[in-house]
Amino acid sequence: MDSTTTTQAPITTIAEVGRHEGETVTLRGWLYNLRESGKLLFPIFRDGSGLIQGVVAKNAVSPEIFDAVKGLTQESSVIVGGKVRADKRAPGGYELDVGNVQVLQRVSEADPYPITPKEHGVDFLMEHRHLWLRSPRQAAILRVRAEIIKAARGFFDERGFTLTDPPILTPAACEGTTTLFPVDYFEEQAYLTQSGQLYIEATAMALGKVYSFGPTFRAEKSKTRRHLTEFWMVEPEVAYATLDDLMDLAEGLISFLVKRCLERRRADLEIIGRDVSKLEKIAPPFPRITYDDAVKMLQEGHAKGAVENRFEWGGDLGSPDETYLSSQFEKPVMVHRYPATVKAFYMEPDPRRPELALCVDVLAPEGYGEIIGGSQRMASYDLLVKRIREHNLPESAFKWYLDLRKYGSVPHGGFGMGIERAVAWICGLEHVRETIPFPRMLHRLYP
RNA sequence: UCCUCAGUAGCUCAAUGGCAGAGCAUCCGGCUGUUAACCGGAGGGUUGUAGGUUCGAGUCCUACCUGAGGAGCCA
Repeated sequence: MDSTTTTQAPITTIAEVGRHEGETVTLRGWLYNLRESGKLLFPIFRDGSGLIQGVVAKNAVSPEIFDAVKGLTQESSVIVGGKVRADKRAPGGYELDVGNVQVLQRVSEADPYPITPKEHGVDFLMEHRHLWLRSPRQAAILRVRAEIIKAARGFFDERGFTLTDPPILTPAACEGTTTLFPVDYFEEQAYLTQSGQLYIEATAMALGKVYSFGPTFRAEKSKTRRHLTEFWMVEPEVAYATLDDLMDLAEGLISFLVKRCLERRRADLEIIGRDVSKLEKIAPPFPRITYDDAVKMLQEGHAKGAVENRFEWGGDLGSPDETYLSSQFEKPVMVHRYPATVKAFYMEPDPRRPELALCVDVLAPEGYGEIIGGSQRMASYDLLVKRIREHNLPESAFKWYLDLRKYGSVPHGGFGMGIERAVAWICGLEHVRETIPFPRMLHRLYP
């Protein structure tokens, strides 16, 4: 017998235990909790796929087995053999009549597992993030995150997009240096990327339809439930795309992600406590409003007392403004054509009203705010040079970027979707810190 | 960077300026269907740090440290 089995019984997982009703199986995992009632023990096991309660009756097992379970400590690693039995009292529908237990490593009671099945504060949990991940809710969130990432990649792969990875180390600031993490690159100043967009504009000119999926770094001292200093973005970029094409693409992507999660991760959404009826409404078409419309809505909201400050045309939408706008719809709302002055230098002006940029922000419902930001990119060489100078950006660093407008420039555009914000919305979480295994935030670099 | 709030047992929290406590966790004992099990008992404290006011400070004052929520900025 090797070290990973204790019986001849087939190894299975808690998630698949239903296929083995009435059979004896082997489960490999950890002790989640233990309840005792004299000569009856109720150990709850977890194995990463779910939870199952075991039953150990003193008169049904050897004294060695009974005593091994009786004193067992939380999160001790165990290999358990037992018979699967359907039971209406069990939350998962099945229980395990334990016949055999092998303890791989017993957690010392002198230094017990710190996270008990009781309440804990955020700071304590974040300090123990490496262990917090073992709790059923956190594991469920990570499974939803993985599903969203898989679905996003599948969405683009099946539509003829090519994955092109932009660099993470970049030579110069794209949009100003204040938000970048500096890195020493062989005694030269480099920065961690804050967006792969400029680079995938180049790959889009080579391959037509491309996307990137990777980490992004922002050194902003933001301290809110929507911000991480290190987060993941999926960014499509499409040659010959117009703003309307981009809105169609964003709408299709978001709808697909939600549908996939409802199809494949419904049980996890229920563990998390998500009201899935709100997600079931997410399907095209999404409402599309102009920035002008948004300003009107915000001013009406202010008149009704629902928005604190009166919003004036020309400013960027603040977080409370986005929350109000998104709360007016049951689906994500796409706000397009902002004033060019509040947006990035590379956005294409609206030919009918050059003071506007051909851009779109997608605001998730239920107050989640912006999850996508995108635009049609500036195609004219001369105008782009003018904008770079107006923004006091180092022209030499953008020489390669300007080349894209010199050699066969075409209308094109793309957008970026923040994975963590999308996960937070789909899971209905209070804070993005739970959407990534090890969040990096202003005051959090450990563990 | 600014605004607000909070730091008391391993954890979650009480304590009118007057003896520093409870639940959970840990240890000991009890219980054959428990569901954050329950019942009885035990151990566990430099009240974030440094000053100050006071007969007396966990409590009031000042500074600092740490964290949380929000603003700005963004995805």
